Amino acid sequence: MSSSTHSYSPSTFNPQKPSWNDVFTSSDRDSETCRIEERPLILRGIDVNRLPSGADCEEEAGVSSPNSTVSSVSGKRSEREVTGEDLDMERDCSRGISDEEDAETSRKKLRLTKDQSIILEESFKEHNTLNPKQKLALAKQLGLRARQVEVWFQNRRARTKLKQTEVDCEFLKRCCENLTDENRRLQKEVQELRALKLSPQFYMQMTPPTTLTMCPSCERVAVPSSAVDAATRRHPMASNHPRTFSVGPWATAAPIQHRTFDTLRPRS
DNA sequence: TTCCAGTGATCCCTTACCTCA
DNA sequence: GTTGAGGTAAGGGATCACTGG
Repeated sequence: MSSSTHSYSPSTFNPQKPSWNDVFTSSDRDSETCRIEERPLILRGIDVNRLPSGADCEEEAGVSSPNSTVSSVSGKRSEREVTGEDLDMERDCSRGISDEEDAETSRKKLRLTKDQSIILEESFKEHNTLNPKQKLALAKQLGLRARQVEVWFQNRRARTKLKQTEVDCEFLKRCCENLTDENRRLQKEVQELRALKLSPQFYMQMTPPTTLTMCPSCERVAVPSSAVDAATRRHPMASNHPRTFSVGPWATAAPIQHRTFDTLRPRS
C-alpha cells in the first residue's frame, strides 16, 4: 500500500488511546444507546475526511478524520441508514460542498493513514468482529466514521478468508500431487511384480511365499514363519484354527493406516 | 404461544477509485 | 502520457437472529 502521493499528515493524527484492551473491557453487544449513537452520518456530497462545516455535524465532527487523505465522496449509501434525522443532517452537512462535488456521482476513495491501518490491524488481531460499542470507540479513536470501521473489518475478514482459501487450495494441490506420485509408484510396483511373476527362473530363486497366520478372534497377522511359530506357541487359538493364506514376500503385517484429511495437514 | 413485520449485523459479490509498473 | 493489473474502500442484495406487537 502506498501513500506516497497522498497528503497524509500523521502528525495531526492523534490516537487517543494506545491500548485496545483499555478501550474495550466489555465485549457485550448490547445497548440501544449504542445503536442510536452509531447511526451513521450521511455521506453524499461530504468529504469524509474533512471536518464538517456545520455545527449540526458535531456528532461526527470529533470523529471525522481531519487528516486522512483524499477528499472522499461516497456516491451511494445504504437506504436503511437514511433516516429523517439523517436527511436533515445531510442537508446541513452538505453545505459548503461545491456544486460540482455535490453533483459528482463518482466516489472518491479514502485511503487510511498508516497509523490508522496499524491500529485497525491490531484490533483485528484481537477480535475480527466488533460490537457496536467497540466500533464506535475505535472509530472515535481513529477519527473515522463507525461505518468506515465496519467496512474496514468487513473487507479485512474477506481478505483473511481469501488468504486462507489460497492456503487451503495450495495444500490440497500438494496433497493431490503426492497422491499422484504415490499412485504412479504403486502402479510401477505392480508392473514389476507382475513381471516377476511371469519370469519362472527368477521366481524359483525367491524364498517361498510367507505363510501368514491370522487369529480369528483378534484378527492379528503374523508375517514371518518364525513369527508364526511364536504366535502359535503364544496363542492357543492360532494352533487350533489358524486362518492361513499365502502372500508374496512384499506383504506387510502392519495394518494400513487410513489417513484422514486432518492427518494430511502440515503441522505448524 | 405462535406468527409476522421491522431492524440490525454480517456475508458475499461487485463496483469504483487509486497507485504503480 | 497511456494503459492494464492489483489493491482496497464502499455499495447493495441476501440471509439470519432478535424483538415487539
